Amino acid sequence: MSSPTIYDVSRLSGVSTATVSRAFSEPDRVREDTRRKVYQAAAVLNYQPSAIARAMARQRTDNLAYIICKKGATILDEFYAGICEGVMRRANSLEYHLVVSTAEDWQRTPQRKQIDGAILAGDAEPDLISELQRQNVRVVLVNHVAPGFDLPCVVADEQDGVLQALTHLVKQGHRSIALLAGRFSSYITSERYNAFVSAMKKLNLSLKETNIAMCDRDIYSATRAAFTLLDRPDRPHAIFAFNDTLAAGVMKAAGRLGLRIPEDVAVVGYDDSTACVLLEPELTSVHVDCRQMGELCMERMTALVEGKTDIPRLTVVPVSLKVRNSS
Amino acid sequence: MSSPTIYDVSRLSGVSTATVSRAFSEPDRVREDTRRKVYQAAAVLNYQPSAIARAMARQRTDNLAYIICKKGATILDEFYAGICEGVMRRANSLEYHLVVSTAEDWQRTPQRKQIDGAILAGDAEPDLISELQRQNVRVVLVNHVAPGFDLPCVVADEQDGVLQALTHLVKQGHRSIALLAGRFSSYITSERYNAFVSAMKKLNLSLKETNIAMCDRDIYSATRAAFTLLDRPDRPHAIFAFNDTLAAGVMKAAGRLGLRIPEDVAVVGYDDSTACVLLEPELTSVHVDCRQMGELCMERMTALVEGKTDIPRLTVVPVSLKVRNSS
DNA sequence: GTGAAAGCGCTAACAA
DNA sequence: TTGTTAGCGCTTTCAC
Repeated sequence: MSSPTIYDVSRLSGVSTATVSRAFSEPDRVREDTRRKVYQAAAVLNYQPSAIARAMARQRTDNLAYIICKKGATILDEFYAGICEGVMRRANSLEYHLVVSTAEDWQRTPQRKQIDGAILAGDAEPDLISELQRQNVRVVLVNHVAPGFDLPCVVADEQDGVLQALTHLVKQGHRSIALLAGRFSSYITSERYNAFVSAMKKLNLSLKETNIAMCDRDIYSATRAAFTLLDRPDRPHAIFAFNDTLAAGVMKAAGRLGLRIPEDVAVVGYDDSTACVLLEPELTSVHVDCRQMGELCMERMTALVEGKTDIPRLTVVPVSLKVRNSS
Repeated sequence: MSSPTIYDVSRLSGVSTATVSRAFSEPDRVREDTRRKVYQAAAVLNYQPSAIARAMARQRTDNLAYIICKKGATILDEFYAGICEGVMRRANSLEYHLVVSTAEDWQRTPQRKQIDGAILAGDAEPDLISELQRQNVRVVLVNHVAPGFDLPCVVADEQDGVLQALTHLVKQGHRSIALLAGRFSSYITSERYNAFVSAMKKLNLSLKETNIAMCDRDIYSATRAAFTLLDRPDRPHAIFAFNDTLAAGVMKAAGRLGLRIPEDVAVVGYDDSTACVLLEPELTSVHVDCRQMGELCMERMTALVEGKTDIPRLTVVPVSLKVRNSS
């Protein structure tokens, strides 16, 4: 009841196993009629080459891993799922299989994995990276950069995203702009925060201490924080939130204070998640093409696998502001 | 520059390859001190067993696939991502690797895949199923049942979910309840629709033709459809939507018509997605524990792999209504 | 263009 | 408890 092998096909078609092998992996190297004989025999036997045996012989698995390096809550949140989708589509069209895992789970098993490369999403720990490198696995980082490692990294243009958001708010006549920052991965948090500070400077806006609030990543925490931002006479005219969930929290707080959006306070979010258009008013947000980020990861990965040497170390994906009714 | 093999460890530690193999896969079967010798040699050489060679010898890959059978738009939407997460966590803790793919991509490559089993999420086509079965791959279905196949299926209790939603609305005093149905997978669409009809009957509510609306899965289509439901003198007092996105559409339509929620019209959604608490008012929704569904899939899968025979054919996961401010 | 044969790195009888 | 050895199913030189 086990599957037919290359030997069965070889026997039935009357050619050697080498030829059968070639017929499947390098069709051009066998004569037309021989190839047909082989395919026919294969069809009769319902033969399909075994990927494991192939991997064994070629010392190459055609498997890649997408490892989510992110603690807490939902593993596959919308953003990482988007990147994953980009990676997966591109990987599949290049005949790779994609193994998905979390950093924790990945490190629990010491066994050498059947993969040629790994794409690490988020806060990749140095240990994981060097471990993978020791195993000869190519590594690409996304939404993170690892100082001290010479690896291809794919990130979104945080600087420009924040700048676009603030520029837009200024154009709408706002000068008193507040920040609602959340605790995300270290890279994103610091990157986005710095981007905010420098964008404010660039736009000649003064940044009041009281116009900066911190919160956790859930909406309740965001609502509370936004409340303290908005419940005062000198409240800001606009709030830039670190992501859309936090922005929704701002909208809630505003609603409870009887403030209209965008008339009394404008709100801008980040990520352009699916929630943006569900909210009322619909949320202005910085759109990040996470699918493209995933695809670019695969571009870098294939370059690595093919042994190319002039691979960009840092790839910055452009972002764009999606203006809606909240600003 | 290639990795050390079991032979290297065998030589350095002075024991046979068989013992090295045992030391790693059945530690109990080698004497304490022998084992230590082996581990030490392995550490020196930085040896890790090759998963491919192992798979080759054992005729078993320890890889499973999660295949998303769903056309269009986002592949990894929140619901399927949730199931995926459950599957992944459980799979990883059982030392399996999880390959994620879509049905289309999967079928594009004829090569026999390196997997022991596949979990098909959504509308699995009969072709795919029989193809996998021919390859000796165990199959489990989730959020779908395939008539004509004798396979373990894991689904949510659609009947009860809808019944709970309607019972709740009736308790709130509503008797004129409308349905906003979307076009989802064939299984979900028909299941949820039938559940609605039978729940209405059970609750002795009359189902007016004009109180049923159909729409696509995007919010704009939902808003339009909800508008026709609500923009008439005999408008329903409550609307049950097929999922949360559609429910958000209802909320938008109500807002434009100046109707208050829940005073003028109550709204209930389905899935209890993250959007529910972002909306204002927060959305009452039927909570489906998709992570648990994923974990149950893995339960069935391991039973299959272990050759158990008394595996439940259908597993129905209980659901619960999360009551919030929209009803 | 095709074939013979030596691996690829591990596991699992079977023997000791 | 440990060792010997024959595979697992394919690829890939190297001949012809």
